[in-house]
Amino acid sequence: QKVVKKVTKSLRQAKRGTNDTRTAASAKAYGGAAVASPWAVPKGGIKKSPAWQLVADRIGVHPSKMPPPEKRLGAPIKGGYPIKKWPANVLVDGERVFWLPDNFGQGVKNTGPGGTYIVWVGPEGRIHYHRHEVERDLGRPVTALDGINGLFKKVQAWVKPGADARFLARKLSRAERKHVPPAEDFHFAVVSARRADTLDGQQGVMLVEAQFRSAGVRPTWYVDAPSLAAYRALSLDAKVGGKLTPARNLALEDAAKMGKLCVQVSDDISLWEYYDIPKMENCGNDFTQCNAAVREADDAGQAIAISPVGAAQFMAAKMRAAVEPRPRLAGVFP
DNA sequence: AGGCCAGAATCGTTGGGCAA
DNA sequence: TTGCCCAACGATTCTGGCCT
Repeated sequence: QKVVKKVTKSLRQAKRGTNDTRTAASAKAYGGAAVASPWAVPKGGIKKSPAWQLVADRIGVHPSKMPPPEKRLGAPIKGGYPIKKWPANVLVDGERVFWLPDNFGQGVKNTGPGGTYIVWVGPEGRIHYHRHEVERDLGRPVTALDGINGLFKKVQAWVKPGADARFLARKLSRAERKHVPPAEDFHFAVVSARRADTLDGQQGVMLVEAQFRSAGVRPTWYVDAPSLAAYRALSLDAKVGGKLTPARNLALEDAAKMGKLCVQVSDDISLWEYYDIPKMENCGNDFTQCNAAVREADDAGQAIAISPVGAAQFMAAKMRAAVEPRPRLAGVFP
């Protein structure tokens, strides 16, 4: 839970940074200028500047342990203005808003009075202070599809490559491991409705898609008919599923036709995580025990971030390795 | 002590407005 | 036009009092 919160927070934080309020006195102490150009190196050097501090904070490292700019999430992903040519007062950010196109970079700039400001660096090196300016530069409105590669990077920072394999090796018995189905044995279905129309809704949808794609699979989106075009515009593999229950049934039928295991997931999951905790009996409506156990596991480093594919493989292996009567349905705690 | 709740405080986002 | 701040608002987190 803690980590999930961290993830959502970091998603939301992608554009945070402007509200570093300072008193007039500290502004004077810092340098005093009302405005600072992107090229003006702040007094005391860039490494002592508020922007440097903010970027380090956002990455979660000590300011002296700053990763190189090209390794930070704000760096242009493909094409874009070379980081070497970025203005001296604009640092590559450790975050990236979810709609930022690959050839844009996200930076943190020191303001004259000693604050910080999030800016976006266009492919020609132009500095933008607002989303609509990015859109003008781009010549069209952005969607969450523009930021999908940035989202991949973010997901991969949480679920490291090979995480699933290590997880299955560690947490399944030898007998159970024999029953781990390959990814293509699953039919992954996401039941969703009316989430692709607004930029806000798109964020969650694309995060779920990114989790799957990072694991090398593409889920099928079962959506409401009026939204079909909007989901497809996000490059999602979408079909009309109708209301919740018909959509769930359709997904089951589709999976059965293909002879695959059906996996259904919600459309707003930020992270799949396995907590290694003792089996709980009679939790009933009182979740205190469970929450305490989860906290303990988290603190002990026994909270394992995995992909939805890894989660499905784990459950399938557990079910198939069980003695008769074997379970036919498994799920994760939401 | 720990849980729960509500109100307070803080955080995060957005876009307008204004000064240089 | 560029650079900066801020109001406004919704969301989240904190806090303190009350209850078990």
